[in-house]
Amino acid sequence: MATMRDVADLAGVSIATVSFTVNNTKPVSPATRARVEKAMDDLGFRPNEVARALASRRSRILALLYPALQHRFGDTSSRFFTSAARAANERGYNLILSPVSNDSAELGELTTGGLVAGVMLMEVQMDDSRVDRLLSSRTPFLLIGRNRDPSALDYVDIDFENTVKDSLAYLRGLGHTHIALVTGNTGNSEISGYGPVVRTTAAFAAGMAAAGVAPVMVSCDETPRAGRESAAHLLDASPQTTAVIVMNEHAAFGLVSGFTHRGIRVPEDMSILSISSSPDMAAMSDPELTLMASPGIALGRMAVEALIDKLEGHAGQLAHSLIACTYTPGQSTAAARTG
Amino acid sequence: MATMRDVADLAGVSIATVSFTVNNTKPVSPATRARVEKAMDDLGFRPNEVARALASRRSRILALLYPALQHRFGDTSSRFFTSAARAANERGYNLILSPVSNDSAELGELTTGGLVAGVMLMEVQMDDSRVDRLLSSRTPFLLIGRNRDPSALDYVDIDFENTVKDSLAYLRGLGHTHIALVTGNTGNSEISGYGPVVRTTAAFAAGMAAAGVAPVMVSCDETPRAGRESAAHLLDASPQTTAVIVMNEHAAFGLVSGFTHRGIRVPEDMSILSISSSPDMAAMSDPELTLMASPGIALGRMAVEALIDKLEGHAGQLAHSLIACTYTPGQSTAAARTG
DNA sequence: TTGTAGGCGTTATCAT
DNA sequence: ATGATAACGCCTACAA
Repeated sequence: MATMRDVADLAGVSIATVSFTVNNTKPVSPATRARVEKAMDDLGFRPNEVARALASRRSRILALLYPALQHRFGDTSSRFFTSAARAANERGYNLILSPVSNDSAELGELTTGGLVAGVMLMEVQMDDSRVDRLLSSRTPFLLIGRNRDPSALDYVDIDFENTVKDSLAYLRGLGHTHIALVTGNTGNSEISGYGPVVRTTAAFAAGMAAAGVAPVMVSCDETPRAGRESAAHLLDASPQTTAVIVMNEHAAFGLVSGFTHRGIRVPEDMSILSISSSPDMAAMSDPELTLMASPGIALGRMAVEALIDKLEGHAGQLAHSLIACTYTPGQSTAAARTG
Repeated sequence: MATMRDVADLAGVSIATVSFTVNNTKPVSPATRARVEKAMDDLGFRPNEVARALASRRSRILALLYPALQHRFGDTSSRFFTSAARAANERGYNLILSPVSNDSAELGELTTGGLVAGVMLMEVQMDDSRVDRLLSSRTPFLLIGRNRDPSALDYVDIDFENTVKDSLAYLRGLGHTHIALVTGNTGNSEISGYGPVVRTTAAFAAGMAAAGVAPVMVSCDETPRAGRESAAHLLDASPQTTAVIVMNEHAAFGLVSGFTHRGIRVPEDMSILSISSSPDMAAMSDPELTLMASPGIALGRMAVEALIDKLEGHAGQLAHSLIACTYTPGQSTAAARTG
């Protein structure tokens, strides 16, 4: 309830001086600074964020834009959310959660209202009209993910290329040669435009080609049932397979049970490596899934740090951050059977 | 970029008239209203939310307060988040995500900044100091959950009492008599103060007493491993048990595998009913868990609706909303074996 | 180093 | 039904 006016009066200085000491925006003598600060906590003064935003034409609010139709989020996303919110708070910012439909209509209301200082866009598609809208809205923004050509944009993303490379190296180290890849459909059929799948399949194909083995790739819905069907399909179509990399949290469970029901033991007969999933998820499987854990927490923090740096000017250059998934031991991989 | 000033000039009216037509706050003749509205979309005018909030002393921002230490959220929570955000948007509000530590220090910064119009508090404890802080901060708020005596407060919560009642009725309908309850620890040991567990165990004990059967209750960590151990414990300590109600998503998986590893088939020999969990989670088990699904989406919407109603005056009375979990078929329950 | 004063873009009160 | 015009609480040249 106390305003700068009150603080100024109590400290016997001008309202401007209070502003200067609060924001360190101009030098203030130690003596008056002390008086002002005393007055402030005598009154329990807190600067009014709204007035501050109006006067400075810059709010301290960040918006996290996610697809409106999406009603559930995996561990990775929810970790990203909370990590981003926390990082924002630490820098004195607030994070608002904004569902936006893909037609990107609501984008205008957000970026024009003057409420939001900067925006983070989740689930970026390879060709994403929302990016164009943001560009022309002049609102500072950052991508969580990459569109087809993000070279001139700020982004943070999972390093799918290196994650696949690491995964292949790990499995080959166990003696596996015939490795399959199972990915997810992207709900909206636009599978050809979903970055994570595009980049992962490309990296996988390249990695297999380098070893002179034909790449076996399957995609299925994000359900355990679909995973079970994929297991059956793999056994029939590519019986020489001894290991599978799966980027599809929910289907991973189905793979395990699908193989098991067919008499294929995991991991003795078949190794399964779940990539871009979370420890909690992996722990729920029996046997526990060996995992390349997606860096949700790190990404959340990096995203807001980079965006705030940009907003405040100490940006330097574009943010182009890629973080690979990290190996996390489990019970679903083992050495390939010899012979 | 266009302001009310610009709109007023273009329409040839005063700035006040523009405000009146935008907010329907005073009668405006159809003629001028038309001119103003044309001017508005000729200019692509959007009222500045920040200025609006400052002048009216009321922002359109809601804060969702959740425990800062919590880094992962289950399906239920994330559904609650997104549902709340969407409902807020539909009413023209924004939702900010605010991690607050239990010592409730950051609460002041939020409620005093003038940025937030109202607050929703998650994970309410039976005795929760944050509630007292909110009370004395004079910020309108609503509880997600209930403290020990919420009669004078606004809240929405899961109806644990009826959920347990429905669960017992369902299992008894299948012929089960010796039913056990497995709950979770609340991480922070304060189990005696965690509302959901307190209310569920109380309802369970009462329901069993009514049937003249001694209640068997176990609590364990929220991990599959702990669930496996609980299964073993139950078999040893209460061998007559034929069904278990589990309110512990992660442990539920362990229960299934724990029983299975001991040669007890699910559901033929042992029925398992997971309560206050989500369909996605239940579907990941093999066999799929029979479920009492927690109403995350409904709660999220009701919470913000009630809070906004309160903020805008059309509140009527205190919000005291309880929603029971809804039965969702699965493969983990079956008729009790006779003999 | 500190003070003065004119906004920032609305809302809301009084007039007309 | 419409128009002036103070607030709202703070920021920021510009002065002193």
